[in-house]
Amino acid sequence: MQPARRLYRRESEENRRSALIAATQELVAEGGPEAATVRAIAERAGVTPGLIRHYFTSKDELNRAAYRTLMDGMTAKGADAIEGVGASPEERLAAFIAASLRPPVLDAGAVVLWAGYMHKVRSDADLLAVHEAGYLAYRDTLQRLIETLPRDTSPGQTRREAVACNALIDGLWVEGSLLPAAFAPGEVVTIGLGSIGAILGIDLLAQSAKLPDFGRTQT
Amino acid sequence: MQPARRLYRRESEENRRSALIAATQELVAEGGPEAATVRAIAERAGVTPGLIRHYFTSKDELNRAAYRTLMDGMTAKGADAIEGVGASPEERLAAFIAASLRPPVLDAGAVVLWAGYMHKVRSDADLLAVHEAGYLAYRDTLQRLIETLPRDTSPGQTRREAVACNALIDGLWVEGSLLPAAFAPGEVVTIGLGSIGAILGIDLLAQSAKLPDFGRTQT
DNA sequence: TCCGCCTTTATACACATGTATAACAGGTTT
DNA sequence: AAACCTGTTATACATGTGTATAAAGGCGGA
Repeated sequence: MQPARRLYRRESEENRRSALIAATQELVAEGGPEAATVRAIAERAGVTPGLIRHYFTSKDELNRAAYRTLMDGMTAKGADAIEGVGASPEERLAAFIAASLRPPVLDAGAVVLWAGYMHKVRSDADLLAVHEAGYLAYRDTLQRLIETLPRDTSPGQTRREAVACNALIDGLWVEGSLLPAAFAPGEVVTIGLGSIGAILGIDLLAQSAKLPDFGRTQT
Repeated sequence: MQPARRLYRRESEENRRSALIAATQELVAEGGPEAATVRAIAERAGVTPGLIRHYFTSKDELNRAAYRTLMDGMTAKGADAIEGVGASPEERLAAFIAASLRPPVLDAGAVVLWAGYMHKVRSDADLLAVHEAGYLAYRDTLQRLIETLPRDTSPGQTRREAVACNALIDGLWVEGSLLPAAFAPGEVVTIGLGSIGAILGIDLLAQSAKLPDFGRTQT
């Protein structure tokens, strides 16, 4: 008697694509790009390897989709955080920054996933475009928040400030995620708000005290 | 007639190890970790694949050595930059920062190399230790430079400032390397000095004008 | 109820990868 | 000059990889 052929259910194209993308992201986050083999992805997604090439013309295309999904999700989570917060520009900016420096955005898996794809940016022009679009989207959101602050600014100032703040958040995000033991709980958020406030010449730490969930992960 | 056995010269252990490490770094920088196969590394280093396992017990160990060499080199280049600079603490700090945000440190290959290894940090405890040591070494150098500034500081202040400045430099280093076209020549250095000066409450841009080679890559 | 489409599985293939082991030869010692 | 050590090459092997192609079965329409 032969081993029975595997039973299956037909799923919508969207379900299958997102399941494959999620499986890819999980595997890259856990073990790096080398762990995300066609067979491992298929197993994680509960399908057989062949199906991947039914929905994606190649494994590279699946990787691009996974990276794009990651980048979009990061800025979306930050944008979500300013919803429902008081109308004060300072408060909204503080909420945006804090959200980027706290779980689930501050997460070792996310950093590793991001880093895992970064090297492909050089060899894959499409992926570079994805990266650039994601980076600029995040920075633009930041710059728009900065422009709403009640300050006098010189030409090009907010652009430079947005670049600096973005870089600061990125750096804190990486090290805070990778070396959580090197920081006290909530310290990454405090440092981020304090130093960005210094760059912009406002007191963000005072503003953040008003945020509803700010005390959650604090010491 | 058989193809003749390949001629070779015996080399010192140090030469061979460093050649293999350099070849590994180059390949990872060019095509990511997946491009750094045993055979490719050997070819680049001008030896045959078997020799790798004569000097390194496994390919993973070679990768660890390559990552350690990278991290050490980065802080060393920054430290070199403050040699021979005027004794003013502000000048020395500005020189250190500028060196980290200019080639050869600001380099897409270096970022990709760094990112390529970062994902291994989660699965390889030894590599995590290498990462942490490298990160703290750089940050400590920064903190020591900050402490020499003539200011009144509160307890823990310089630590938080060092974390923030380190993160800012990291973030600028990544984006400046990966998207050089998104910035004007020298803009990354200017933004770095300006915003770090704001964090520390000093004017680093004025100081940097005194640096001998500052105008080199400026607009 | 039965037919047919198309999602999904199964199998095969060519090639790359890391590792192990044995044979060879450069260079030093005697 | 001859013996020896060991750095170095060469070969083999088991396994894993992405991809191609054919077969099968779920599920909707007639």
